[in-house]
Amino acid sequence: MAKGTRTRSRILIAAVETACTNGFNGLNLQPLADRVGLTKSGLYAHFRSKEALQLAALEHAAGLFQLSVVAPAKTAPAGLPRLRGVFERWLEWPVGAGLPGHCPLFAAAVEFDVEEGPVRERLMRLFRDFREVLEQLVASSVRHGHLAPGTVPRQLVHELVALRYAHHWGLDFMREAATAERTRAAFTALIGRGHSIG
Amino acid sequence: MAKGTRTRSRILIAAVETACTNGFNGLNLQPLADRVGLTKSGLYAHFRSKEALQLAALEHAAGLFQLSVVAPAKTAPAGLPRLRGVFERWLEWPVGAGLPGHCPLFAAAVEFDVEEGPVRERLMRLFRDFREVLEQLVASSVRHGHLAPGTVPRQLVHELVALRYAHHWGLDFMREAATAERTRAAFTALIGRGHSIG
DNA sequence: ATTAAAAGCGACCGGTCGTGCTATTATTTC
DNA sequence: GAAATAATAGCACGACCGGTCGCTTTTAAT
Repeated sequence: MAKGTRTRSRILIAAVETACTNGFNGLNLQPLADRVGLTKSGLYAHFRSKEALQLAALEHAAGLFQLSVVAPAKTAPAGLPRLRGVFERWLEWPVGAGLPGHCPLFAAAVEFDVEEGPVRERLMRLFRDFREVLEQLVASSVRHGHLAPGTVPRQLVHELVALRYAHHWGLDFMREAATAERTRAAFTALIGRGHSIG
Repeated sequence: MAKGTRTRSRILIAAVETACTNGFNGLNLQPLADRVGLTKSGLYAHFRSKEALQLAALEHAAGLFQLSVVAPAKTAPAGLPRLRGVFERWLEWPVGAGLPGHCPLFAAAVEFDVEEGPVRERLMRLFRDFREVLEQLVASSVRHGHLAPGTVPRQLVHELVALRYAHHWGLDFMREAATAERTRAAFTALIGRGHSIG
């Protein structure tokens, strides 16, 4: 039982790439099967439903995210440098992970705004977990004296999420190259001011 | 030629409401026809293609947006109060306009990230126009001494867009009621600091 | 080498999609 | 009230959707 796992992996890679451009609801079986050189039913045998495929693809994307955004943070010194590193990699992780198009997770967040189900649930937990990571990085930065004491992590993280969203919008939808520097300028300004409100 | 215009209007209202929950690509003819009490082909006669329907719905949504976000600004005093009013109404305009679900324009921005065509083009122009409005409000606020001199309008507006996006995410996807106060706290902090960078 | 299971193929299901066409009904105009 | 025109219904099309079936080939364990 080795080949099955291998093709399954190939499917998941193609699925995440597809989700980057077409979304998770655009994860249609026929085109995806063509991409990996399978028949629709051959592909379908690996996942017993489209939802299962979406979930598996989401899980795979989450793994990539963890690998290319969170994991490398260990190398940077604790506190603000580490936070900055995570934020920086977060900004460009689709490129860094070799993914085409935009961030699949943000796209999915819009797709599943109203649609209920396990995919939405899983996605929400992913976001919550990453937000937790960010909040702890902020708290650590405060402890190291890199951020103003009295900073409310959740509030600052809310604004970091905001910046990431605007980055997504500016780069992927508006297609303005100047977006990157604006986002970075905003980040610099953000960590430079106090965060006792909230 | 009065009835045709009337039903066309009914269709557009239903279309925008549908787009709020299903997106502009989810603007399918059959369900929409059922909603307004028409046959699919009866509805189709009003718009000669789905794309035309999408465009008309987008235009109608833009009208609603203008009406419930930008237009009421005239009443507030020029400068920061007016900017604050627009931002505030922007935050909750889908509710204010009686629309169900989330902001249709933001949802569309993700749908048409990768999809080319006139709908995307029109949407991008809408965003650009509104950003222009925001930038002029910022510039006006600077002239009135309500914002630090040296503020770069485009930079501040980028951050306002960021806040609106995070607001969308927090309220509609994460479904956290606390989002509103975080967004407002961020706005307050934002206009309280200088914006000479960028 | 034999064999049982895993893996993939091809045809097909009911359903919905957007899009045409032709009739028929309502409405307006003269 | 008749003629002209607008509005809608009815029907059918080809394409695609997710999903199921039985069958054949390939793989891996014995």
